[in-house]
Amino acid sequence: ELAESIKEFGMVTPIITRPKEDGQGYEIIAGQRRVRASELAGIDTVPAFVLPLDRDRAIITLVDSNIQRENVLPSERAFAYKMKLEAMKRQGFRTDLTSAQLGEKLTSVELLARQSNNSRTQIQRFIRLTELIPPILQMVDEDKIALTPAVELSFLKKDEQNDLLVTMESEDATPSLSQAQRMKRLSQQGRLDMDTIFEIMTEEKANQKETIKFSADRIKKYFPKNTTPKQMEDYIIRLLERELQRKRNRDSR
DNA sequence: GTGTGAGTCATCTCCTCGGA
DNA sequence: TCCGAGGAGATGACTCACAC
Repeated sequence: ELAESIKEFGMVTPIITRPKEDGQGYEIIAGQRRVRASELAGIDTVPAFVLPLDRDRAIITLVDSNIQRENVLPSERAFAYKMKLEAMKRQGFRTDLTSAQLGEKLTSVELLARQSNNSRTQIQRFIRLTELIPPILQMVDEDKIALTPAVELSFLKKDEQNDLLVTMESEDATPSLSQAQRMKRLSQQGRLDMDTIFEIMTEEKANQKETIKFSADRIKKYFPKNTTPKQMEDYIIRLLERELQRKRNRDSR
């Protein structure tokens, strides 16, 4: 599609390059897909800006270019934010100058947040994803695990994540936020092992618990007026326990 | 003491399910 | 079909620890 569009209208936005460090040709910083599409369209020259960017500036430009795409996977976003933040820190980014018009001083994360239309916290959450082992990160990309539980899982040690992966595969289940939070706490206390993971992952989730309901009309004749549903439930349980005890006594004779 | 990054917690929103 | 309840997940504010 891109190739067809370039064939018809030409390259609208110039690509961005920088001279290679060995002096042999140019390195594309932004526009790899457009260059590839031009090749497919049979175009052998494309408009380009050649900018004297150092390595960190090149990383920042590259990330900015990639993150503009639609449908960026969470893992791509995570590593992009991480790379860009590290490059900004290495550069000693002049946040005071960049934000001068706003009359405030921003940290690198805050500046990155402004530039990416995400909050500082969101940026940090995405970066946490880079601590996940690849198969679990892939599950985040595939929407099998939501971002928030995934962030909690990123605090597990690598071997704990591997144990969790085995359990997820064998039980065909993924952790909910509360399960992920519990595993994180246990991990921090050094109490998370394969058995605990299995126990947590195989427990019934609150919305999966079976409940028994019947109409109050059906049983209210057995109770005094003004008895609340809770009192009815408690009374029924007491009766059942008493009956069970009687049965045990009979059986033991 | 200050700046920065990381983690925690409370609140809000969205979604699903069951009942009317 | 609508509405309310409950749960899961997302989000922002706040707090704390650490480096300088």
